[in-house]
Amino acid sequence: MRMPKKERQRLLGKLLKQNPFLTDEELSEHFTVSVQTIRLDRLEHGIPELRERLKTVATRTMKEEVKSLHSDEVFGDIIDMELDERALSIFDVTEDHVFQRNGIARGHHLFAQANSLAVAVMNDDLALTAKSAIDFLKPVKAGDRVVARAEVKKESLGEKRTLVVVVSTVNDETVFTGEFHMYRTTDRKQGEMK
Amino acid sequence: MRMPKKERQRLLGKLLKQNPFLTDEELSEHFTVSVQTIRLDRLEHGIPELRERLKTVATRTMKEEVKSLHSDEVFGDIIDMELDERALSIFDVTEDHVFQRNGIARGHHLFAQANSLAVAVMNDDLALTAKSAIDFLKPVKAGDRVVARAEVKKESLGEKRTLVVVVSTVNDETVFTGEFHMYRTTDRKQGEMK
DNA sequence: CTGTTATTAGTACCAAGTGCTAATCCGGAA
DNA sequence: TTCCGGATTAGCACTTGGTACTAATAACAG
Repeated sequence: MRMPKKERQRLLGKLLKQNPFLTDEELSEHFTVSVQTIRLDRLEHGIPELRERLKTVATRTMKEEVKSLHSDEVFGDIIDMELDERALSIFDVTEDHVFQRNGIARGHHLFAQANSLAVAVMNDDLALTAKSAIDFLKPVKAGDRVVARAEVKKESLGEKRTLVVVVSTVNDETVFTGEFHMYRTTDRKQGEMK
Repeated sequence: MRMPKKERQRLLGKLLKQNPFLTDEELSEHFTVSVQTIRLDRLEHGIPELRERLKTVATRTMKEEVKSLHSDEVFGDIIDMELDERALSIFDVTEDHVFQRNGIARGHHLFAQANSLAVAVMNDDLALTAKSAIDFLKPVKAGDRVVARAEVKKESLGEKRTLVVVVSTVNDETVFTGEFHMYRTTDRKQGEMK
């Protein structure tokens, strides 16, 4: 016996997790056992066949593609918005957004939500963030629903600058605040928005 | 004839791009033609069979998964690091990171790179960002390589606070600066890191 | 030496195809 | 009308990567 059965099956599972593209035949060569043995191993461990494995991997892709398109363009879902006045978005924190070690959301996700909202609330096709000061007041955990409220301040900061203040809360507790100095470009001369 | 050949083939391509999981048989029902006709259509347009389509989609996933694991845990690749002293990371800006309308990188990506680096450079398992002030000095475009340099400042901000200053450049021009007030948790009493 | 477990072999069958040949259908030109 | 050609359909053999099942053999433990 080239290797104890248990060991082989453990490695088999690990191998297929890394690389789901291997056929039973390739696996049988890798472990120098017969194809039938591999089949029995898969059977015992409920590991599906190649084609099923590919199907689930491919499905995952298709889903994430849709998700990432949305969550990239505006990070967090905008619920309500009055241009140049105020806006509100929610962002559900999942396992993907937190540090594995302590389950606390990475700061840049909260920033991304607030920043996206600040960009969106500006009544300007090409608003950019110029400067920002932010505070992380309380740690946010997976499962939390973060509500961000952006308010456009009217006091002037100069010709093309606008101040947007964002306050993010979880269950009415403030977890994050940010001031965003937005730069309006408004050069609509060179073409309407697309 | 239920539909001109050309039209059907155009739709076929479009359909399969959206949903690569359809078999020839399902397609033949959808267009109310025979399976053979679908096969001929695929042949003429060089559209591979179901199993090949899934394989390529799945491949794409696996690649991106590797990428996103890295780029999420630490946004940008860390090139050099001296714990508690300084660190350096690079981040290549792609089409995915910019506003479609003007090709300028969204602020939160630059923030994410700097923030991740600030977290990483702290010699602490559980460092968190408490507060930050940042400046976006010059727009960053797709194709730019952003180099972020983080430096841990030694002056005390209080018991558990540390200041990290990050400067990001593109071709030696500063595009972003940020001050990060990091919170050290260091409660290693409750167990070693995993 | 015998029983049990592990492994291998072999067969029939399936899904979703490819590749090829042959038969039909259908519309327009001679 | 009749004939031609492209489009469509049918049919068959073969391929991959399996499942499901049975049977034989090997390996080892008591």
